[in-house]
Amino acid sequence: MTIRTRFAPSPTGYLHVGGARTALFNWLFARSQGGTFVLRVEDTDEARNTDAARQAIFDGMEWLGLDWDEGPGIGGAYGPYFQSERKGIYDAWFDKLHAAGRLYEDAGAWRFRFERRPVTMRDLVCGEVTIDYRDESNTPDMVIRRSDGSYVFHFVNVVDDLEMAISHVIRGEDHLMNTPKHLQLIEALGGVAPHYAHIPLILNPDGSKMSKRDAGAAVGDYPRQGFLAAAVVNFIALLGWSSKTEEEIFTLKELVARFSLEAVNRAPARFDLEKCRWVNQQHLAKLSESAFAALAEPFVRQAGLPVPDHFVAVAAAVKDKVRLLSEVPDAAAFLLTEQIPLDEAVVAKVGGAAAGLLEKLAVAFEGIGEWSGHEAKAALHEVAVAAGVKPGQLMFPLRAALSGRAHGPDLGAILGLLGRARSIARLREFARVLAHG
RNA sequence: GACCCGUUCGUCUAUCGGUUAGGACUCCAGAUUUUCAUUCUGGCAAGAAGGGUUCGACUCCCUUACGGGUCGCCA
Repeated sequence: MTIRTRFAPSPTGYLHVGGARTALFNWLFARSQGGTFVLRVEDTDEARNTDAARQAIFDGMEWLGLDWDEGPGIGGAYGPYFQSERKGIYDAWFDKLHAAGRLYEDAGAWRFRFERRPVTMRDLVCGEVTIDYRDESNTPDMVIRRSDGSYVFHFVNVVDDLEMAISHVIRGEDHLMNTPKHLQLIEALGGVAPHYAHIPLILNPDGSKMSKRDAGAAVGDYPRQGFLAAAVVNFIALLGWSSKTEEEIFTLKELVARFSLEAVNRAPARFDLEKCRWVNQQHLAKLSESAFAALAEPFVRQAGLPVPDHFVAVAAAVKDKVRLLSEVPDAAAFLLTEQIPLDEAVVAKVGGAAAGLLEKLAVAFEGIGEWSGHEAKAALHEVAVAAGVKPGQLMFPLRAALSGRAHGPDLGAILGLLGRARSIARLREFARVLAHG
């Protein structure tokens, strides 16, 4: 059997995480089964479609790394892949239904007459589900063609899945109740129904339905917030699916190797941005220093900071301190600019008594033969011993003097990157600030 | 309201009748002869409730509660 899945978004808004995960699961299933992944744009609602939304979908898919084998920009044997260009196909199928006597006109629109009997579907995730179509009040005959002549979702969706030989429809659980309708339509059309898998919805942290405006909802926001595509893909895969092992950090390739519909959950999952950040950090950690630097550079530039020749070393120093790429500018600013803001709380914590020690340290730094972070730390050690204090007592003031803050990279790395002249200058400036209050 | 799906630590989850119910995020406490958002160790924390079935139930069945979904000339 040839596996063919599809992602069929409508271009009426940005790509949101729910849609992205639906796309991901379809993509993963196709890739893991050696099948074909189709992208089809369901743009039948002219009033709500926008070019920007269509582009956002393409951009989002591309960013996530979900490439399609057939669809816009690629083509394929089952096109066109925009529903707005398939009217002739729909007309033909409509005529067939009409000839079969399954349609009737209602106020200018055309309705499909359901067979009034129980309809059972076998869902790959939800199992067997039966809806009783004898209850007409709950299942009114549906409009498939509007009075303006355009076709509605149920009809075009079903026709296209048939026309495009889709074997597996993986979609959100909000479509579960639509499936019996589609099954009836397919039967009337004389087609063979695809397999269905309805995946649970993604909810907000408070359990409400996730929708636009909710934090984390728009895929397009992730890149500029400093997330890696690999991390976002990894995280949303974990919403409603698990590897059944204790591992949870996966690349797209690893997900393909492990994915199965059987392992998809039935209960909706809540979106936890905190864990998404952690997943991002895990993926950041796996990056090489140069790759990390290349990804961080745009953020640094956007923050108005200079990018020196030794930027890779600067980025490397803060690499394991950040969860998001967008945190790099703040974390590395003191290594990139001459003017460093002093955190008043840190100044207060260091206290004026340290000023003398810092001056001694500055003198010791001047006496170092060949400057290096290692040598500078050794000098610090000597100054501390000579003064009768523990090295640790001197390290915090030094860190404060060099970076203006309490937290940051290893002191040796900072000293090496800053160089002798700047290190000494900051030491003396900080000592002056301490002395004057 | 009717119909459908669901319910394990606060969150994401493992468990497919017999486990001290495991892991991860968050949080807390230690450790890494400075710090740390890194790393390591440890800790807090769960089977919605009530009935069955069974020698035995988180696991199977029923009821209730709660959550979500659907009932459009939106998709």
